[in-house]
Amino acid sequence: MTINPLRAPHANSPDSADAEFDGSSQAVKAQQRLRELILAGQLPGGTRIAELALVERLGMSRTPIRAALMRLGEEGLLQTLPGGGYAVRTFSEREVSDAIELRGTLEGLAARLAAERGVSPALMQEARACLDQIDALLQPGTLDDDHFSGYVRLNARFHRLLAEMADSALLTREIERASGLPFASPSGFVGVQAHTPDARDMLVVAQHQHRQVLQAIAQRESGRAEALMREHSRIARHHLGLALQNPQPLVTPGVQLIRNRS
Amino acid sequence: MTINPLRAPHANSPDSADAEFDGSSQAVKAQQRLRELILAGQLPGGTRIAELALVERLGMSRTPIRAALMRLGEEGLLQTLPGGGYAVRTFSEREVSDAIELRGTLEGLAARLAAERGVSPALMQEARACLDQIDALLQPGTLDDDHFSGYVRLNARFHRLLAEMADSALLTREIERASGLPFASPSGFVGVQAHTPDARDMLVVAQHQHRQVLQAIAQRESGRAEALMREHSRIARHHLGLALQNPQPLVTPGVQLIRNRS
DNA sequence: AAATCGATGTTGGTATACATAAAACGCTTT
DNA sequence: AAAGCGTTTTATGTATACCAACATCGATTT
Repeated sequence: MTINPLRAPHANSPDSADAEFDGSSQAVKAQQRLRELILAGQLPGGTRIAELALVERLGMSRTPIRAALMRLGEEGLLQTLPGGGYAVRTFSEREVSDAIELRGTLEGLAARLAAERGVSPALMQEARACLDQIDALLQPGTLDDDHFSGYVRLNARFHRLLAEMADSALLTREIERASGLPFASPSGFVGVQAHTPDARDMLVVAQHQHRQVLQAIAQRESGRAEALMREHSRIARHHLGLALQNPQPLVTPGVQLIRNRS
Repeated sequence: MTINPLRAPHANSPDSADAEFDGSSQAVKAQQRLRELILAGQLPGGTRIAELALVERLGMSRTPIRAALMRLGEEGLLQTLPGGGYAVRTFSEREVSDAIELRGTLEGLAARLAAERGVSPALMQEARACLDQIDALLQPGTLDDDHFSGYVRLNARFHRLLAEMADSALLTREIERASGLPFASPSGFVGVQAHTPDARDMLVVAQHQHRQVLQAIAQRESGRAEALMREHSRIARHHLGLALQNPQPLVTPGVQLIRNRS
């Protein structure tokens, strides 16, 4: 019955200004913060990641950092070095293109399965409501940055709902995985042309495809639903091309990880 | 259950060479052995995995075991429990079916990309040679167990070559991932009807599809190549149905993880 | 019998130590 | 100066001990 001595519940890290409070475990925190560091452009592509450096930087012990590194390795943001350890990964243009194609294929599969199996009215209604909100955003004709970030949020939400429609936890996980690389995600490059005259038009096109997919699923047209989702993903590839042509600022997190073809 | 410690408390010297060939780190060894334990039917589905039990059973410390558990969790063989820890996962029939469908879709994508991008003559030749070997196996008309295991090996090899043809490390990795669940793998259920009169016929059908896919890729018929690979995966689903109808012995590793619908 | 309370065990995390392999460094040689 | 070569240093992988939070289970109490 050793009553624990006066050990404070949390005695370490009195210095670091962790303004962020998160209810998750240390490993998850490390994973999130590390991902942010990478995508924000700290830790440029190719740099080796030393555990001990992160111990200082993140203010936690090696154990959760190790777990985070392992997860980020499987996630694809880090590559394991032959001699052990990890380095920030870089991506060729084709790898990014392939990642988008992969996501499109998986989302196409989800749409097809949803059409074949049918979707609960509640879920379908939720998706329609989501699209209505996007319509509202696109309405005014003018798009400020708030509208764009709103679109990004709603777009991600719609894609998530679509993945759920297949009612397959396996497929949902895999789609999330494929969308993990930031530039492969459905909203990865929408900010690319935020300030061009065509900015709104592309979103209108995408939204049209959203509507059509939902209609195809509702009418149980599985082949059409699949084809539409695949085609839909090519918008991201179009944006990728634009982003790589114009040497513009980092409107998209993680673009600096794409190495120039040379 | 009683666990007997077979080993001296600590024999970490690498010289002893425990008859097991271990080219890798402790964590990888733990992962492999744990996977074998699960697929072999020790550790039935649903049982919670205690780290300390594995410490005794595998003869290593908690650190590599935790890494192995994490990896197997991402691999899908273990599920994380809400309160922490892991349990051996079980799969519904539909989950297995979805996993096969997913693999077929990914392999279809690989075949399509291979057809669109073209394949190096060397790789194509290697694949043809692989199919020739399968043909030779199927020749005699009689199939003993040796022939079957040979088929499994060659079949896995062909599917691996096919994944490589897309020349996309990302896609190759994802296909391997999807084939990780043993019953989702290309050769998962071929042993199901090893001792039925139709045993050989199904392999002949599969082999025909192999040939056609290779031809489609060589002729740059991407749509056909994709459709063929998708259809090819349905053989596995057919076998799954057979395996679940007949209450036969465990010809396939991991079948006991599929829970009866009820 | 139901609810409360405490004993027990497990996990996630911290800290520390150490062995090995790789990398960096300095020194020597050609 | 370039190329070796050996040594030092560093970092990872692993082992081990410990702690706190949490869940489970059983016993006690009401």
